[in-house]
Amino acid sequence: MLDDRKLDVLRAIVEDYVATHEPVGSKTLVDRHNLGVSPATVRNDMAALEEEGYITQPHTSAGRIPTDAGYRLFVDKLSTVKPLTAAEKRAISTFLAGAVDLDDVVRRTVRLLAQVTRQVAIVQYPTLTRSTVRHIEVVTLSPHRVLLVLITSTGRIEQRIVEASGEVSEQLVGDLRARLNEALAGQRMSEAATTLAGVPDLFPHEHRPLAAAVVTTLLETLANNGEQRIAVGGAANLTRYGDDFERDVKPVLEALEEHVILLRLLGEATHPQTLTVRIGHENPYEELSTTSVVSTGYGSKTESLATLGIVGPTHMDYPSTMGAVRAIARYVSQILAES
Amino acid sequence: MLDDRKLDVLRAIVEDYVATHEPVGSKTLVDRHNLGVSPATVRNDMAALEEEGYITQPHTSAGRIPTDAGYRLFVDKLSTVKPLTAAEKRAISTFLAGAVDLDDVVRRTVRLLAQVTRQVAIVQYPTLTRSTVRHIEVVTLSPHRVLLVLITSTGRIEQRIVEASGEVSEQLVGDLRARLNEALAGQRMSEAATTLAGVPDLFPHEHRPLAAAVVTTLLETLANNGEQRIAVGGAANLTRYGDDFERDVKPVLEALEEHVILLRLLGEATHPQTLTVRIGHENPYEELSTTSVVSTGYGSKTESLATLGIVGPTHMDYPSTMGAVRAIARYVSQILAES
DNA sequence: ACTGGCACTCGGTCCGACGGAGTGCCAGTA
DNA sequence: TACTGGCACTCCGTCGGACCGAGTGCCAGT
Repeated sequence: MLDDRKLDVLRAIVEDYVATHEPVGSKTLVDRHNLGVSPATVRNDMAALEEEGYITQPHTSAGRIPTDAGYRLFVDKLSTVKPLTAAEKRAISTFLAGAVDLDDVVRRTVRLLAQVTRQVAIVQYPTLTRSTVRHIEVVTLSPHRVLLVLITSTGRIEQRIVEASGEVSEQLVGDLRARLNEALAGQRMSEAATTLAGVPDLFPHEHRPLAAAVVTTLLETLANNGEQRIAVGGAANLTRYGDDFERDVKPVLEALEEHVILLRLLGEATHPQTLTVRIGHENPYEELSTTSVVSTGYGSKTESLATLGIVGPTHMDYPSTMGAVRAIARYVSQILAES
Repeated sequence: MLDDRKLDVLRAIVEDYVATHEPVGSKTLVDRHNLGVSPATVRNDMAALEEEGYITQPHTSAGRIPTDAGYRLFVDKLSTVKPLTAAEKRAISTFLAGAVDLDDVVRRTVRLLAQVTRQVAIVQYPTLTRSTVRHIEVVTLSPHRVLLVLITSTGRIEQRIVEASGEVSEQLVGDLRARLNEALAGQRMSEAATTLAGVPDLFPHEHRPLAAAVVTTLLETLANNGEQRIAVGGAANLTRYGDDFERDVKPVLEALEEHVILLRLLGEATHPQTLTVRIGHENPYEELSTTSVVSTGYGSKTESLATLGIVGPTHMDYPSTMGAVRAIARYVSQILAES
């Protein structure tokens, strides 16, 4: 049904439309790409492509623009991911290397992604679940208050304050610190939750209440893994959408502020090293049906820590964007592995 | 030169224009507000106000709109801050009370501010300088690596990794922890910097290098107070600007991503309990000359910890916005004082 | 000091004409 | 059979003219 030339025509249409943002007609197409046939022939091919649902006309007597299905075919079959230039790679590498801590890595990554792709960048903070407990610190704040600090293998820090019913001795705090670390250090978050249950029993009666309170808080913290954080940047790049702000841009901007939505959006693309591209209506949110999402996991080779990606108009330059997202994910993984 | 009625007219013009976003003419004005005089009289007053530079006409034979100077006069002399309703206060109070840690307080505050004012909200994280050291934790990560965690009285946590040249013993780490806390606990950030200088001398020769490295890192962290963080939210509220996204909205959106700019913008409004309003060209940044910034410090009564505020179009509802900003700053101060 | 009236300006909108880009189809050709 | 050239047709975007209405400034009158 679709011979090679028709696919060539589709590819040309996508590339032209992405470059100009204007419906592309048969003549322009023949002029710009050397297809070796006449406009009339191209028109026949276009009619076939439209029949199959890959392109459409905004109005009669206008050129064609790709449909979501057209972009999908283009991404799957007609394009190859475009690697970054050496200069870009160098810039990324040095910029990321300057980060001082985990937060800084994430902030820099967002900035970088937004800048390189010229789209809106989204980076999820490394998840707790898959990381391990590196250290638990217990600090006395006041006679009746204790601060818990949980440090993970990814360098993430969680803090919680625990109110004690009775007076808290330094010795008890030291004891708590020792036992908690003994029980948990090196464990995965998920395992840690079960191990924790038995800890209060190790303490003499009079200290059980505090131990129990501490354990409860830690469990909450671990479960509160749900509080996955996200950083967004480059919203100014939303320009390229339409000219009607209220109709075209605002819903997207609103969706971007709903981090819960973004988490679900990214959360479904967890395979590390695999690029996920969701085009237009393939997105599970109506507000984002005019956008495409390119995302990938990052982290160690075997399991990803979290996800990052970009949101842009469906008429984006997929090969370049995919290349940038993939490259940056790799660099971030590398930086994280080192620290 | 400007009698009471002229000021009434100015007030009416500002209120009307803020409500409708359309140039307001003499007839409409008389209809909507009962000024007790005829349109013709109002026209004379308007001519005088225009002469003085408080209002202007977009085109001949169009109504008048306020100039920056007009808004300034309105804010200074013609309006009173509008307090929130009881329901709003209650909502704020309960929403903020649900915060689990400092980061959460800031995130919730941004959301709240954006929602209540329907503008873009900006909240600066509490500054280090004015807070005190609560605890310093030293953790061994690997034989050659040590993690420093600095906990401040405002609940903020800073972390840094220190590379050691030689092997690090547990005893040494304990020693470091003890001495650092002894030297610094309860001190202000600014004092802490000077106190730190003498610490390495307390250690035997073989341990000096590590101690020195740790101290250096801590000093950097304290100085790195410059890395003041900021949270921004409610960008979708940028709608109300103009209809030309590229010209009207984009520069503002870009400025909002430059946290350095925002920091300077807020940084100049440090007096707690005092509202600062910067209108249009009064802002030190060309990109923000179509916007007004309403900000105030928050924190303890005598000295502020940081600043929060909103950015909106110059034609905003100043009385309500100012009321909301002031109220939220107070509630946040209260929450922070409790924890 | 205020008001009513009047001539004037000017932006926004509606309408019809027109040009251009693009299409579909068909008959012709290799 | 597969491609091409040509032709009639559609339809969007733009441009210019006419018109309406909102608003103004000014002036004479109360």
